Amino acid sequence: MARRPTIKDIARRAGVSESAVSFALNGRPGVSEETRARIRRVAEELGWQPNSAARALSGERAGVVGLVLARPAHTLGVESFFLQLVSGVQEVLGAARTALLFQVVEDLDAECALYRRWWAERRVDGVLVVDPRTRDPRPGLLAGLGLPAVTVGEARPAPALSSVRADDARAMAQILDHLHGLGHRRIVHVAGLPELAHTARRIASLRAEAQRRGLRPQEVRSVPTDYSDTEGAAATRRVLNEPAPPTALVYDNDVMAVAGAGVAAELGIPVPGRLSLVAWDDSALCRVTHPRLTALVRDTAAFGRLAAEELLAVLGGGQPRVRLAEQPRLEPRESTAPPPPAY
Amino acid sequence: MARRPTIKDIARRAGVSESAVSFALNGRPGVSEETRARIRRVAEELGWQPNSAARALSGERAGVVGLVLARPAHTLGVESFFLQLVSGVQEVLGAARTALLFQVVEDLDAECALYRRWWAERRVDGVLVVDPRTRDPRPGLLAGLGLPAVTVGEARPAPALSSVRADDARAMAQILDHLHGLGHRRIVHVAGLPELAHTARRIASLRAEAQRRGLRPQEVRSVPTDYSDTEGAAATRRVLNEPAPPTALVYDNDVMAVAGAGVAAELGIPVPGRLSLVAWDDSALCRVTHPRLTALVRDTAAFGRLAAEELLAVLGGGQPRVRLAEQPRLEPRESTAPPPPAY
DNA sequence: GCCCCGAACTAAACCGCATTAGTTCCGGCC
DNA sequence: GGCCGGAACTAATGCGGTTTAGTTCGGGGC
Repeated sequence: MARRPTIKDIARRAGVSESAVSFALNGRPGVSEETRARIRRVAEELGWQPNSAARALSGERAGVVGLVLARPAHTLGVESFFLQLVSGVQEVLGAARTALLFQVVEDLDAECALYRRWWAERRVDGVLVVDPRTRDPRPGLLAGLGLPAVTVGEARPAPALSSVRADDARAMAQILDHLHGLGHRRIVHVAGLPELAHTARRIASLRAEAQRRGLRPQEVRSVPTDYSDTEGAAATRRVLNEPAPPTALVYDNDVMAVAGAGVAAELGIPVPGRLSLVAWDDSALCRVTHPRLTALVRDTAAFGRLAAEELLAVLGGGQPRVRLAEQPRLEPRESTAPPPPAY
Repeated sequence: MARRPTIKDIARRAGVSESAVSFALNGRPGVSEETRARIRRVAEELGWQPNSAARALSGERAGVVGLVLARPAHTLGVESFFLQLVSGVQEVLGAARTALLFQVVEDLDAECALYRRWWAERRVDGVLVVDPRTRDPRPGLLAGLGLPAVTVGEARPAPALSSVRADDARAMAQILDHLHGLGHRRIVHVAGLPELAHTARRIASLRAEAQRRGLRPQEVRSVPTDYSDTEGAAATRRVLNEPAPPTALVYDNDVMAVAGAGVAAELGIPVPGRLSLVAWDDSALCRVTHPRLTALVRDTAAFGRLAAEELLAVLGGGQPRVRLAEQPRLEPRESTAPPPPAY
């Protein structure tokens, strides 16, 4: 096991003091250019990297940001959203030599406890808060602790926090444009968890858009689920068995959309002949069903990059602000068509 | 922003020296039981948590382990395997107050570079190595650095490393038992990346099992893919268009299996009437298709727990060893049936 | 020729904890 | 009564950096 070189090794080898090494490698004044170059060369030779603990201890940043995912274990994994987001986050963090502490916990209480612990342990410089809720204890907690944070998907964060989010209202309007334009008048939105802020925004937007078009609440409405394939399928079955079933369904994620397509197949309802389907979020799933699903395509990795950039900006002392993600695009595929004339 | 309490604060408040506090809170001798209790109480009141950087700096563990996922960004996310694994890993790590540094990188070179950096920065105490390959530079590198590691999915790791893995050979035998028992004689295994060690094991096992049953290589064989829905679909289309197409297909992951089911539907080939499908790894996906897919069910979270336990054991000074995951179970659903009599 | 100043560098303190080397005090023993 | 030993505690050191407070030295100004 090789020994890790320290600045002491560099200092000895370059014939200078340890402080000179520190100055040289951090680009501060106090050493001549020749010395700086020499020290740099030696550090390079030795393959030196600053000990992250020592750095963190002497007041610098820890070089770590945290991301907690509070979800029951069994709902994990099928959705493409998270790994995409995380991969975008890391593109930006990696370039800034910042690591990502990632943790999956069972619920919101555990998440809050974890923030407290991370703060007390000085383990992270800041956190990305995902799945913001309508009444969310986290922004207040983080603001109180003074732990820098960026909420991902929140419209009105606590004043002290930055936020990045998508324009869900406009996206929903886009979907309604598409379906209404095709002639659909009875539309059900199979929504995700209603406590989540973005779900609430989508539901509100659906209602507003419907009203704007003179459609009544019994014709166009949202039904809540927990995002799982099971509840997505159950909700689909329920609304399709109503006396005047919808002619179009909008799903809040790809997994439920695929599950819904399965239910339609099982009930013998042709898609898009008698039923149109739209998925919010695209992924391989939407392209492997038959017919392929019309989907709202978002660049989730770009969203992650935006979030990471914003967090780094906050860590660098920037002012908190709200940034909007690039507008998603509706990709029409074979699962949407005009409703049957009979209706 | 509240100030984080340190042992100095505790010492002052409890009227003892800092060392007494350290002794008391770490359960070592040198303080009386009353004093220990008092110090514990004060620490509790103040909400003290050890500063992770200071701990790491004074020779203790950093309390962090790393996990690097080397995959091009676009192949991320649809598979359920990883988040499940990670959630299992964290159940165990969380209990041991150990954090997980998680990073997504583009390729193996970047992964190796990251291990070097983490090692030099003393950022992690150990790492979990996933996606082991047939000729893998990582175990050698890690052994050379002296960075404790557990490979997840490797049969014969470098002698210095621990490993947890599944018994792919027996699982494959199980699948062949099922299909052969139903009467299938022409079977294609749509495999994942051939460089991955577990893919190689599955391919070898398929060949061995076929031979044992007197089936020829042109009847029972593996075709490689990159795990994506695209290649899974392409491979399916290719083999189904052959003069003597297989009557059963075994897919190395759930995403490809669902994509394959889509291709069969598109080609008008009834499942399971003329074609049986098996997915390696179960997930919501396998239950939303029609028919639902027969799948090899593994407890991936348990696999993650096993890996984390083993890594903690290694960090605690345990001997390197190889541990087998619980045997997976084949869950027959509607996608497998006897082949058509004509064949 | 002396003084002052800034550039270039070194010494030392500090971050928060673990740990080793003392120190104090008390009781038991001869 | 003096000595020894152990329990209970304190002081001091180190981990590997950053940073502040010196120190040295050479050159320019008067």
